[in-house]
Formats: sequence, C-alpha cells, structure tokens
Amino acid sequence: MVFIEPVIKNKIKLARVEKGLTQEELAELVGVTRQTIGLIEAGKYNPTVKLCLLLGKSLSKSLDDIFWLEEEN
Amino acid sequence: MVFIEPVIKNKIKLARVEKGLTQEELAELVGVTRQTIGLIEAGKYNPTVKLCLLLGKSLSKSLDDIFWLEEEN
DNA sequence: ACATTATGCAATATATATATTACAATAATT
DNA sequence: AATTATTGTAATATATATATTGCATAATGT
Repeated sequence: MVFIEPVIKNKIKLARVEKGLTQEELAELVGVTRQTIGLIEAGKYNPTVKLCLLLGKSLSKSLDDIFWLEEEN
Repeated sequence: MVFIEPVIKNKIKLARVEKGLTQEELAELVGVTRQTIGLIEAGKYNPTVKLCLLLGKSLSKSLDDIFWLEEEN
C-alpha cells in the first residue's frame, strides 16, 4: 500500500494580480496577514475552506477556479 | 465597522449517503478519522482545502458542489 | 541616486484542525 | 430482544494554520 502525497495547486497570485491587488490589500479583504497570503501563493500553506471561500469571493472566482488537485500520472 | 462572521455550509453527509458510504469508510478513503468526518458534517470543523479536495474526489463532487458561503441577508 | 512600495523569508507565539481513546446512543440485522 | 453496526460526543494530545515582529531584497516612482 503506497500512499501518494496529493499536490494542491492554486491560482491566487494570478487572480490577485488580475484584480490589481497587492498581497496586503487582499489580506485585509479576507482578514488575514500579508504573510499568510504570500505563503498560500507560494504553495507552502494548506488554507482552511473558510479562507478559501473568502479568497474566492474577494477575487470573484469560484473555489474550483482557484484550487485543484494535481493529478499523479 | 462591523465584522460579519461568515457561515460555511457543506453537503458532505448528503453526498456520502448518496454514495452508500459510512463515515468510517469515507474517513479511510481520505485518510482522516471517523470523528473528523462527523465533525465536518456537523459544521463544527473548518477543514483544510487539501482535505476538501480529497473529499470531493472520493464523493465525485467538485468543491463548489459541496462547500459554499451562506449569504448574510 | 534616493525614497517608497511590494514581496520574500525567518523565528517565535498562538489558535485551531486533527488524532486518539473512550463511552453513550441510535439504527439496523438476525 | 439481543447483537452488531453506525453515529454523536467529550477529554486530552499533537500537528499545523495563522499571527507577530523584524529584516532583507526587489520593484517602482521621483
């Protein structure tokens, strides 16, 4: 039984820049710190669904638009 | 400035029963304990996006199908 | 060149997601 | 009715998401 570590990807940075927002501005919109946004964009944090939903709302994107599982070939 | 606490809703229980799975079976599929599934279904946990993606995969549903923000009227 | 803004990153602290164990309550089966 | 399977819940422990502070670096504007 081999457990494959799933890889979670996101488009937060792309969607944020499209909206003309800085990390700090987005952070304030969703109620977290700039560092948290930076680490999520860098793929180093596994955010909670509550934060993901707030990010989607602030970026006018659905969860499915922003977050997905990278398929293991 | 009044901060409204967002309410996160989910359809895990409905989707799980539709698939004919017990909490324990779903828990094993996604690699958590039965208690974690029970608490998520009861709306008492705010799961990570990684777990949400694995739940969606196991239940053949997208994130948007399962998780949403309850709108404040 | 200088000042300002935006981002990266590291160390430590705190809050909370999740595990573990256990028991009670309810539903389903025989 | 008795047994078994499923779910609810509580107490404590652990892992990790997030905050806080600070500094370095890159980008942008004057």
